[in-house]
Amino acid sequence: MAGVSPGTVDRVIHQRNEVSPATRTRILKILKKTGYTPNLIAKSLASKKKYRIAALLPSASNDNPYWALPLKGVEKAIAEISDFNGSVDQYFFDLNNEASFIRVSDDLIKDPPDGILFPPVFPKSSLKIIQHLEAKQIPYVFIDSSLDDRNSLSYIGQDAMQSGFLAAKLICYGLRDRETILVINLARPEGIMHHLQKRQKGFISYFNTCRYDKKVRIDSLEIDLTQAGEPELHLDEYFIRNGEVRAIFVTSSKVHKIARYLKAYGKAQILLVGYDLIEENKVYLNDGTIDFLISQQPETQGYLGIMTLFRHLNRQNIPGPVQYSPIDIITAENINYYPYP
Amino acid sequence: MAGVSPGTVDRVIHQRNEVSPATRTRILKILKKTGYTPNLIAKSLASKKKYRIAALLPSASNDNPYWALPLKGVEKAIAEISDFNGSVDQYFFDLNNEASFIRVSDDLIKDPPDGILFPPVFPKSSLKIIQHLEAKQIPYVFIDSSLDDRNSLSYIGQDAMQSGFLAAKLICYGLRDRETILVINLARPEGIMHHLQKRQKGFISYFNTCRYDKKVRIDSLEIDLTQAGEPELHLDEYFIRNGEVRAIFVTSSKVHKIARYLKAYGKAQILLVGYDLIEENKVYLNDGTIDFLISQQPETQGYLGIMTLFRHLNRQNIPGPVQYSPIDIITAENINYYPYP
DNA sequence: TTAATTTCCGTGTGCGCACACGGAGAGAAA
DNA sequence: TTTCTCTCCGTGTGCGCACACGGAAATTAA
Repeated sequence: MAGVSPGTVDRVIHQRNEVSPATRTRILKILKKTGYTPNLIAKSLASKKKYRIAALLPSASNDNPYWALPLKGVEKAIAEISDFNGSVDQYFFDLNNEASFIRVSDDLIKDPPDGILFPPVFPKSSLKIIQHLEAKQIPYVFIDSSLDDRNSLSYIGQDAMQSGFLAAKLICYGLRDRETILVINLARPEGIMHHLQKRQKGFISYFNTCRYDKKVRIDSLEIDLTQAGEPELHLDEYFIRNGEVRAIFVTSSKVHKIARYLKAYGKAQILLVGYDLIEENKVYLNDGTIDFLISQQPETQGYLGIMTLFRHLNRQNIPGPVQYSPIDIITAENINYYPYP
Repeated sequence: MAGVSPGTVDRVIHQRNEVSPATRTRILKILKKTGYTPNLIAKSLASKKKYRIAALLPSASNDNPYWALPLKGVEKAIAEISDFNGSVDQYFFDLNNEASFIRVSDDLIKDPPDGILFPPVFPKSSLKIIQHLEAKQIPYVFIDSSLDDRNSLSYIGQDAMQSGFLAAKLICYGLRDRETILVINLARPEGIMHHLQKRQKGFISYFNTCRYDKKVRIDSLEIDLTQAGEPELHLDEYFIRNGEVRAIFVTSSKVHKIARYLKAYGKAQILLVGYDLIEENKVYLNDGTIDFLISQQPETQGYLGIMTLFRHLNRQNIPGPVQYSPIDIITAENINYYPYP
């Protein structure tokens, strides 16, 4: 159509600058008009480029089963890109042990991949890797939480503030006038708390908007679950000192620890809202102890993380620097239809 | 390795019986020993087998913009399978005109595709096509609604009963004692109402479960929007005759028609729950007139419908005869994160 | 003016497979 | 013996793309 050979068109497509501006624009115009899209099949057949992506994730322990979910999505992506000369190396670290993160990430840097997906749960150590990566021009994608002012290819995760905001809406919707809400932070002593703090901040901010039309009291509690006897100690003390509580908001997936307490002590009628669709929480959602779970499609996050990197390496368009996951509202009535598909 | 040409090996692999038993077994043995697996990429590049799928959908009119959403998913699937020798012919009919469905489906049968995706909104006429399809062994997938006792390859859509059940939970959760709920059915005079009836049935059934602990009154209203002056006529009459209403449940995506009325007549404080994330509804969700929308990822439905057929044609595993979509709960606080991705 | 570059472009090959065509050899029919 | 048919097999081409090579024309250097 442009009166040139396939080779020239190829040069335009791959931006190898050996084409005169005139023919280049002519070809580009035709490409646009005809809506040309490369045949990925033939592309990967002909190409001998093999892209290696690294996934650096917390291992899913009994202590924190959540991370099994993003891993599922990563594995789905692996199955999909392996036909297209793509591969994924998996690295795991201990979420309660920054040293393990450093060790594993050092390993990773020794054999640099073409791209890397990881949650910057340890900001300091993460910044160190990022320096290496940026020096070597290796693209990286954040999952779960983000680091501001960093040139990540993309961040894939939830809008933490807004999820807290939504939690407040759900609780207030079922509230009467002059009742008490308790916010519980199940913090680890060290590590990134930024994410959970954002959730709490979003929660509190709801009560400063016009959507809120009732009078409430909001208490808050910080409980370190690594201490013996927790969360019973703190909760017992709180309930003794204070009056009736109508609703509890837990800022993390460990809400099942609170649910267990409430059920054991006959306080299951208290509204309970927490995070994430892990097995422990499902049980308490189904028996009514937990009323709402906020979920964020972790499988899709893992999947999209790998796919975003792979598409970028293959010079395909990627969605943008921020890919917010949905803030799914899960109840006993719709839990059977998640995750999907 | 077997001392024969690639062509002969090819004949063995494809079981074209033009090979002597001796060399055949020799080749088979080598194939097994070396663990040969065909390169799927090269396979589909070289293959000239083209699978043609038909998508028979209601056209998205001003009257019913919902069907633009599944269409988006279909188009995404088209982009994906077009690299693998797959194509999709799109056929559209008028949701308010069974004759148009018959006309278009007759057209379709004249040039039979290798598989077909359609919503059986007109049961009688659908059965007729199905007879043709089954006679010709053409697989078909139901989307949106289903027909019982039919050998569809798969049904992709929501559990309608359960979605109504969930709507009841959401409404009751915000309800006080001794209040009134109004259920509105915006039925077309003819056509399939089965789906909407299931939603209503699920809604009602909630009040027979132990989860319901308040006393309510439930009224219901059938309004035919094709009649002049509706829904004002019926609603005016209802509100004059009856006392305070606390919540309204609309069983379809036309909930925005009710929202418009409520807002215009100063009744926006009434809890309003309806279906589907169409533009008209988004407006009223954002301004607070609608409190909850129940959504069903229609884009994903369209996408999965095509992909299910395509995978089946390519002898890949498909999920099963029923693929329930999630029952998404959408509020003003999380609407910005749907659809995803 | 001639030689040396540089710019721009056409051609050819191969990725792993599917499939058409045709040919050698063996056996059957004339 | 000659001709025909049938079995079994090799060869060639193309799918859509990436990429190397080299060549003609335009430009610069000598």
